[in-house]
Amino acid sequence: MGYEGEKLVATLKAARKKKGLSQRALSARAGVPQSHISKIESGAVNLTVSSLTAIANALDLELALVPRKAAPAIRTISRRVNNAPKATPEVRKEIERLAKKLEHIQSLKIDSPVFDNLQRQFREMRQFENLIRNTDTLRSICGTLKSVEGVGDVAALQDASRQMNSIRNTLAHGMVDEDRARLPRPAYRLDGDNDE
Amino acid sequence: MGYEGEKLVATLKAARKKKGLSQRALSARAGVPQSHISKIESGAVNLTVSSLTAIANALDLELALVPRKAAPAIRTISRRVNNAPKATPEVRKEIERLAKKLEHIQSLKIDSPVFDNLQRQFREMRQFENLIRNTDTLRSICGTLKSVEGVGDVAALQDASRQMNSIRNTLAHGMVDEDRARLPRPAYRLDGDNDE
DNA sequence: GTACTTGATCTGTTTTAATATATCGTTTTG
DNA sequence: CAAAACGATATATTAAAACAGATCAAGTAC
Repeated sequence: MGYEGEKLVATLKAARKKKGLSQRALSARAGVPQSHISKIESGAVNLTVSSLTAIANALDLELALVPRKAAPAIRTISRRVNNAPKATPEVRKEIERLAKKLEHIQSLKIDSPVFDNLQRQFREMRQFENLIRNTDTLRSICGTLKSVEGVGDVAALQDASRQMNSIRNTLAHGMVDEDRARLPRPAYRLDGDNDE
Repeated sequence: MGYEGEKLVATLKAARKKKGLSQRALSARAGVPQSHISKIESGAVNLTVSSLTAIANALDLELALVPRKAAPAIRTISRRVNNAPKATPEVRKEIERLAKKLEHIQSLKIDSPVFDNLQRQFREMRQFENLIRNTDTLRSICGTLKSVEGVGDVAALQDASRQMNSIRNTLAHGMVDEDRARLPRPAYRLDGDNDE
C-alpha cells in the first residue's frame, strides 16, 4: 500500500471512531466483514474501490478525485466542515419552519421561476446551516412568505429571495472571517507549512 | 463496480483526454499496462486503491475522502480549477513581485506573528491566482510593503494583511456567485437578482 | 465473577485484480 | 498507400482481495 493509501485508511479509522462505531457495527452498515475491516485499518491490504466506497459511504464520506492544485483548498474545507460547530437548536428550528412554509407554497402551485430560484437558494443555504449564527433574517423571510401564502403576493417572493441572498453573502464573509479568527497564533510557530 | 466507481472512472478518462495522453502514454507514466487501463476505462474492473492512485497521480489528480456535507462545495472548487482561465501574465507578474517582496522581508527577520499570518494568507491566495482578474489591490499591497522594507514600518503589515484579506473576500464572493450561475436556471429568469 | 464487547488473528475458499504479451480492427499521419 | 498510433480484446499466469466463520486476549459492564 502506498502512502496515499495510508492517509485514506487513517481517515476511515478516524471517521469511524468519531462516529463511535465499532468495527462490527461498521461491518453491518457497510456490508463488509469485520475481519476485513480490521485488516484494512491495519493497512494490511490494498483495498478495492468497491470496499473503500462501501465503508466510506457508511461513514458519510465520499471518495473524490480532485485536481492536485485544488487539494490544499479542499483539505481546508474538509477540516472546516469536520470541526464546524453544531447548528444551534434555534437556527435549526427556524430553518425547519422555513422548509415547511416553502413546502406549503409549493403545494399552492404558484409555479414561478422566482419560486424555483428561492427553493434552490434555500437548499444551498441549508448546507451551511451550522454556520448561521443568528435567526433574524430567517424570521424575516418567514414573515415575508406569509404574505405569499395569504394574499398570494407573488412579488414578495422576490423579496424573500433577496433576503435569502443576503444570508448567503453573510456566510461567504463568515467563511473567510472564520479563517482569520483561527489566527491568534501561537507565539512561535516557525511555520513549516500549513496544516492543523 | 458501483455508481461511485463509474464517476471516478469517468473522471480519470476525462483527465487523460484533457491532457492529450494516449492510454499507452499514461500506461508508461503510471506503470500500469495499457490493456488494464482500457479495461478500467470501460468499467470492467473494480480497481484497487494502488492502481487508482498510480493512475490518478500520473494525471495530477489526488484521491481524497471528503465529508459528505462538504462534497458539493468541493465539486464546485474542482470544477472551477479545471476550467479556470489561465492567470493573466499581469496578475502572475504582480504576484511574483509580491512573493519577492515577502521573501525579502522574511530575510529582515521581522519575525512578527502578523507577518506569519500575511505569508499564510499569501500562500492561500496564490492557490487561486487564476481567479484574480485585476491587479489593483495586488499593486496596492506591494506599495504598502515598501514602507515595511524601507522604514521598517511594522504596522503596515497589518494593513497589507487587511488588503490581502479583501482579495480573499472578493474571491469568496466570486465563488458563490459563479456557483449560482451554473445551476440549471429556469428558462425565464425574471428574477433580476441583485448582487455585485 | 460472569457475560459482553472490542479489535486482532487464523483457516480455508472463491473471486478477481493485475501482470505480460500479442493481436485485432480502426483512425491518423506522413 | 503504407506506416504508425490508437483503443479494445484475448490468453494465460500470479498474487491477493474478499468472503464466511471461528477464535482469541484484553477490556467493559452489570
